[in-house]
Amino acid sequence: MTRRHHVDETDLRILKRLQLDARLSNVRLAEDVHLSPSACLERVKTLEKDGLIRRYLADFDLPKICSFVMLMVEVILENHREADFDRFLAAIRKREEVLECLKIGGRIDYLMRVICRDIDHYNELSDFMSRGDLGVEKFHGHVVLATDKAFEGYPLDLLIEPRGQP
Amino acid sequence: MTRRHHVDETDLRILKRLQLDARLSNVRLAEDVHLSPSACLERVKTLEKDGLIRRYLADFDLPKICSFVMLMVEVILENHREADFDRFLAAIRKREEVLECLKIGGRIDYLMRVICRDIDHYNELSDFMSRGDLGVEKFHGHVVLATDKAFEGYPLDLLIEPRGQP
DNA sequence: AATAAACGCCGATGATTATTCGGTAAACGG
DNA sequence: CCGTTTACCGAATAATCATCGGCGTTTATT
Repeated sequence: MTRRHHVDETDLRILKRLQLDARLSNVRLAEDVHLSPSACLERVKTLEKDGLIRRYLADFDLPKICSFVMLMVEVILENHREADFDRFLAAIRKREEVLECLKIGGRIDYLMRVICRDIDHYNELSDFMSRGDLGVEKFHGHVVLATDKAFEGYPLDLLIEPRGQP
Repeated sequence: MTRRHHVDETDLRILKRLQLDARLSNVRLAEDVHLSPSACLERVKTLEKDGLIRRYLADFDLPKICSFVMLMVEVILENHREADFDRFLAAIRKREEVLECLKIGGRIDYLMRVICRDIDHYNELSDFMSRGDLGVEKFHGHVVLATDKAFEGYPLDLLIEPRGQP
């Protein structure tokens, strides 16, 4: 099982705060979670070392930086042996256009988020997907027309708070 | 159009670097992009002010923090008038379980990433989706079994580099 | 119950960093 | 050609980081 690290109330406050602003200075973070800077820093480092905090990343408004086309691509493989999944994933991991790849339960196998410069670029990726050695039976790309709600962090309160009745 | 800010080579280096590690100190960032700390800081602040950098967020290994169920939910609305979209979006924006909502081209209208504590919790959200006043014709949730490739930043080089032939 | 070990915290410290402030040089525009 | 803008640098100060020893509480052990 995962979860060797027990997340207490203070850890949770730290996580929630860093999820809102990862560049917060340790001093202000410490204030917000009611700890001394040294104690706070120690906790953050532990959270990082134990891998609960994986990394800190900058969130871009990509349309302001460059033009692109984003797609959600459903993938169905020809066969479902372990080797078939591995082969597909190994290939997909090398393509930077594939931002993420989710294994899905249901009639499709994978759902991928893909980003390309333009339709020509996607067409090229599309050809790649069709190559026989990938084991893809069929795939279907949905163009993302708009992001009507963007990811802004996990609702930790909602996920954790109601933990059993004492 | 968006893009009033012209992103030059140096800006691009800054963005790429911050995308890898948002908590990088300004001094080290300046070294990496071959600028003085003051010049570098000024550029970063401009990038933030112009909104190219939206925010800095901590990336969690959520399974190490709590248990949950993630789903991708396809949504089809009954009608496609502007008011129908607005009504639906207003409702789902209030639900913290909906991490993001993408407007999709094709036979479905929206694709939502949803996170719940457990199946009971999703069942409850499911009931919410079925309420008549949301205008949802039908929806279909796919459980996310695994994240085989996780988002780790945009491939800026791939998106920007080949900009026209001089 | 007593002791020991471990834990988490605090506050003080020197080292590091952030941020501001002139000042300079190149690019731009009339 | 000259004033304006832009982007940069380097130095100085204010703020922060990050380490350390020490303290009190909890936990485990005997």
